[in-house]
Amino acid sequence: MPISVLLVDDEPLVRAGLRAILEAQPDIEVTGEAADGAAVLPLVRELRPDVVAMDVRMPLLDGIEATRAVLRAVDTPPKILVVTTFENDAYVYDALRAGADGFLLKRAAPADVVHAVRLVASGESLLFPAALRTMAAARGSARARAVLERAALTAREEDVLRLMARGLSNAEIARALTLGTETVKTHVSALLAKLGARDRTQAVIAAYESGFVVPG
Amino acid sequence: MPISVLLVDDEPLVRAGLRAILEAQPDIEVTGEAADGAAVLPLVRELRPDVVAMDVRMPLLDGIEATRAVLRAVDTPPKILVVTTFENDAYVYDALRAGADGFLLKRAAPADVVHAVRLVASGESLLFPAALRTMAAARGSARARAVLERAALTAREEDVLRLMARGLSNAEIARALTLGTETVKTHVSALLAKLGARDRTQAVIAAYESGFVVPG
DNA sequence: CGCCACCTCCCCCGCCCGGGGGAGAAACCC
DNA sequence: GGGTTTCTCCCCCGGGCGGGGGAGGTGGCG
Repeated sequence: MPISVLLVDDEPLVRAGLRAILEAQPDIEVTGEAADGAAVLPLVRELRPDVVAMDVRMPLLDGIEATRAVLRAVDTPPKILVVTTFENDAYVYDALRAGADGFLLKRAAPADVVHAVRLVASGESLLFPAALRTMAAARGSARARAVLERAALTAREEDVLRLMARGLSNAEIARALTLGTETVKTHVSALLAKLGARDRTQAVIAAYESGFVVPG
Repeated sequence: MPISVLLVDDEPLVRAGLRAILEAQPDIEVTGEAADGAAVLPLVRELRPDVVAMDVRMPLLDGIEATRAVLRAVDTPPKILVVTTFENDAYVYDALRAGADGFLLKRAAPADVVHAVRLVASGESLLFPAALRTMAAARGSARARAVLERAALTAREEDVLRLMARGLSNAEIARALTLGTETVKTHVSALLAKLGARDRTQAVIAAYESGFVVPG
């Protein structure tokens, strides 16, 4: 069974480009298109796609709200791959926070697009954003580090991530930094959102994969 | 304030050796000694040491039971560093399971002994066994890998660790391996005990630090 | 043949974790 | 001065996680 994909973007050109790239793959099938966020939910219900490739900035309903709507309303929701133009688009992190499974830059190479779709379809994306994996794979740890800079962690968040990556619990981090546990939780939540991680384990993986912490 | 250490070993020779090594450090102070496990709890109550260096195999009460007793009976327990002769002493894992903070080989170099004491005293040990860190630091990833072989993971446990180190939850691992979630939990528990990890985050860190998984 | 390690699944239970809110204080920048 | 960001702490709440048991079925090894 091929991977069925629904394309959502207000620019026909982008839709055509994605369609061309994806349809060239024998195991991927584009089953529908939408030009704005409001059309997504009905189409998802009708077509039951495996993956939705969704633009963030769109008329009527943006990608974040559309993601939220789909995840809230559908029982077995499709994987959602957020598509964006800008590398450090703040909306992307909102989308990941809303439940999206990965994100993809519009300027990405065709092979990366295909790879990202297969990744989220396999459920593997649950890891953390595919783009982060891709970046980490392309390291040049200068580039890898750029991933985290892109995530724009605050100084305090970096402190917390560093300790988290050494295996400390929230309470232990609080003791180490002489903070309240609630404060640590706040920083941890911010970290998870920025890194696109679901839990602290994924955040630690991101820290290693991006070169933020180095083994040994 | 120097780090106060209580030495527990049935062999006077070992105690003397540890004392010589540790007392040579300006920031470490040996405040007491015990020759068997039964004497540990009273001494801990009296001396309130920062660290207990404890042999596993001892008369009257072994290191595992002594560890349990101290952790159960004392409000702010000392850090417990398990000392052992054999590299793959099964009792060590029982001790870690019982709540010990790290372990140390008797044949370790003096510098490593000092390092281990400082590590557990700083609370850093909460990570996973200091020996694992030391080994990983000394990598030669052939040696690093040997750490995990020493942990003697079963084939299934390696499967689980590999997926855990990619950020999957227990339920997702179960789906990926077509297992029940309860089964996965069993394997995860075994992994944590063998690696001396407290939770899956520490297990993933151990996987990276030992070279079991490699970034990129 | 019996023993043992491994794999599989089940129960109960307490706790930490992470989500979703809100809120005050300080520093910064325009 | 007003707005923004950051850092700090608080509440409630559900769910995943990990500990502690038990148990059956398999295969290898002596």
